[in-house]
Amino acid sequence: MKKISDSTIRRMSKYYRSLDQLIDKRVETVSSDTLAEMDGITSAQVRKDLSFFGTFGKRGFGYNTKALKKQIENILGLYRTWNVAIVGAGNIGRALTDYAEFKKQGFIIRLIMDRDKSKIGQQVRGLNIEDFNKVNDLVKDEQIDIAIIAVPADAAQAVADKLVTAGIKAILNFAPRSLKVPPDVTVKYENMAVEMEALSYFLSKKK
Amino acid sequence: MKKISDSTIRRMSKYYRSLDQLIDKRVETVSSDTLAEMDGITSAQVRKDLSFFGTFGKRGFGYNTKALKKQIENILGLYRTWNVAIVGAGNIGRALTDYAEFKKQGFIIRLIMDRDKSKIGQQVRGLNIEDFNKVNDLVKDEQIDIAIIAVPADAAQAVADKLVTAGIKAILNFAPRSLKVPPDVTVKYENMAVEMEALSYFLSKKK
DNA sequence: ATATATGTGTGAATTTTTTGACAATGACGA
DNA sequence: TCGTCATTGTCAAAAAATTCACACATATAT
Ligand SMILES: NC(=O)c1ccc[n+]([C@@H]2O[C@H](COP(=O)([O-])OP(=O)(O)OC[C@H]3O[C@@H](n4cnc5c(N)ncnc54)[C@H](O)[C@@H]3O)[C@@H](O)[C@H]2O)c1
Ligand SMILES: NC(=O)c1ccc[n+]([C@@H]2O[C@H](COP(=O)([O-])OP(=O)(O)OC[C@H]3O[C@@H](n4cnc5c(N)ncnc54)[C@H](O)[C@@H]3O)[C@@H](O)[C@H]2O)c1
Repeated sequence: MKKISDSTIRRMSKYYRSLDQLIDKRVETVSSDTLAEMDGITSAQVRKDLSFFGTFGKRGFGYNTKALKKQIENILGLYRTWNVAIVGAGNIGRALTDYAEFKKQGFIIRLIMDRDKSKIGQQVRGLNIEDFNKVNDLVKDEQIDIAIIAVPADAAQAVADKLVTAGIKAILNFAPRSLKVPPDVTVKYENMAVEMEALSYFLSKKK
Repeated sequence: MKKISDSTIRRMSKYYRSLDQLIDKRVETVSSDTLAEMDGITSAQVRKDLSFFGTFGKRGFGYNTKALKKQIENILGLYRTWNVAIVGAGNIGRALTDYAEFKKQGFIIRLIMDRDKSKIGQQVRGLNIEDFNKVNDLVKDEQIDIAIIAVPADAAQAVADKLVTAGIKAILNFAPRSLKVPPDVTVKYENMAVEMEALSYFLSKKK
C-alpha cells in the first residue's frame, strides 16, 4: 500500500466526526463540498483524500453518510476497541481517565500508573492507580495497545523507554518534549504550549 | 513581512523549549545539528526556519543558546504576558486552570466562565467561576487576549461566536469541532481524538 | 600570521501537498 | 427512454515545504 500522509489521516479523522454529526441529524447523503465546508477545506481535498483508499461516492449524487462512516471506520481501525494505559496520575492523567467520550470512541482506559507511592492504590473513576515499576506485567496482563504519557517533561523520555521495553507500539505524549523511540513505534503529540505560542505569535504580529 | 508558514512557527516553539533545556544544563552554544537532533528533524530545516527571521548564528560556531532563546521570545511574542480566559469549567477547564506551567510561560488565566448556574460562584484555584452570559463585560474588564474553549462540541460554535462578539481574536479550541470565525480571528485546535485515531490507523495498518 | 576545521546561510533542486479542471457517471424527471 | 443536472474520480498544474550542497565566515591551533 502506498504511504498515506499524516495530514490525510488527520483529515480522515475529521471527516469521520463530521459524518457522525450529519448522521445524528438524519442526513443520508453528503457531497464533498458540504464535507469540505464543515471542516474548512476544499472539496478537491476531500475527494483526493478519500481516493487514496477507494471510491466511495456516486457521481452526481455524493456519499451515503452511513456507508462512508463505516468505510472510514475500517480505514482508521475504529471498528474495534483499543486498550489504553495512562502514565502519570496528575491533573491531566485524571482528567483523561474521567473523559467519557473516550470510551465511546473505542479507546478504553484499562490502566493508570504512577511512581508516586502516596498515589499508588488510590482510585480514579474506579481504576486503581498502579505502580509504574510493574509496567511490564501490567501492560501484558491488560493487553495494552496505546499508552498516554502524562508525566512532567523531564520524566517523559525515561517513561517512553520503559513503555517501549514493555512492548508498547503507540504513544500519545502530553509532555512538551520530543521523544526518541525505535522506528516501529509511533508517537503522536498533544502539545498545548505549541498552540498557545502560535496564538501569541499571531497576536503580536498584527500590532 | 513574508508570510511564515504554520509549521515553521510550530517548530520555532519547539526550538524555544529545546533551548530552555540546554540553558538549564548550562550549555552556551548549540549547532543546528544538535537542535535538529533534539526535535527529530534535519539541520537544514532548523537553519531555514531561523533564516526567515534573521541571522542569529556564527559560521563555524553555532548559536548562543541564551541569545537565540531571546530572539525566539521576541519573534513569538513571549517577552510579555497574555491574559487568558477559559470557557467551560468541566474536567479540562479545571485541569488547565490548575496547570502551573502555563503561568510560567506567560499565559495568565484571569477568568473561567461557565453557563451552569450550579457551577457559577464556585472557586477553582482561587478563581471564581463566572457567568458566561456576562462574557462581553468580563473580557473587557480582564483585558483578555486569548480564550480557551472547553465546552462540549455541540456548544463550541455558539461559544466561539460570543467570544468573537466580545472582541476575542485568538482561540484555542479543545472541542472536537471545526469553528467558523471571521478572518481576523485565529483558531488553533487541540484535538485529541485526531491523534488517537491516527494511532489507531497506525496500529491496524501494521497487522 | 596562516592554516584548518567547523558549521552557518542560502539559492537551487527535489519532494510533497494542494488545487484546478473536466470527462465520466449516475440520479431523476419528463 | 432520453435529456438534464449534479457531483465524483483523477490527471495535470501549481504551490508549498523540505532537503541538498556549497561558498563563505569565524574560531582556534600552530
Ligand atoms: N495539566 C495540564 O493542563 C497540562 C496541559 C498540557 C500539558 N500538560 C503536560 O502534561 C504532563 C503532566 O501534567 P500534569 O499537570 O498532569 O502534572 P502533575 O504534576 O499533576 O502530574 C504528573 C504525575 O506524573 C507522576 N510522575 C512523575 N514522574 C514519573 C515517572 N517517572 N513515572 C511515573 N509517573 C511519574 C507524578 O507522580 C504525578 O502524579 C506535563 O508534562 C505537562 O507539561 C499538562
Ligand atoms: N476531559 C478530557 O480529558 C477531554 C479531552 C479532550 C477533549 N475534551 C473536550 O473538551 C471539551 C470539554 O470536555 P470536559 O470533559 O471538560 O467536559 P465537561 O462536561 O466536564 O465540561 C463542560 C463544561 O462546559 C459547560 N458548558 C456547556 N455548554 C456551555 C455553554 N454554552 N457556555 C458555557 N459553558 C458551557 C458545562 O456546564 C460544563 O461545565 C469537550 O468538547 C471535550 O470533547 C475533553
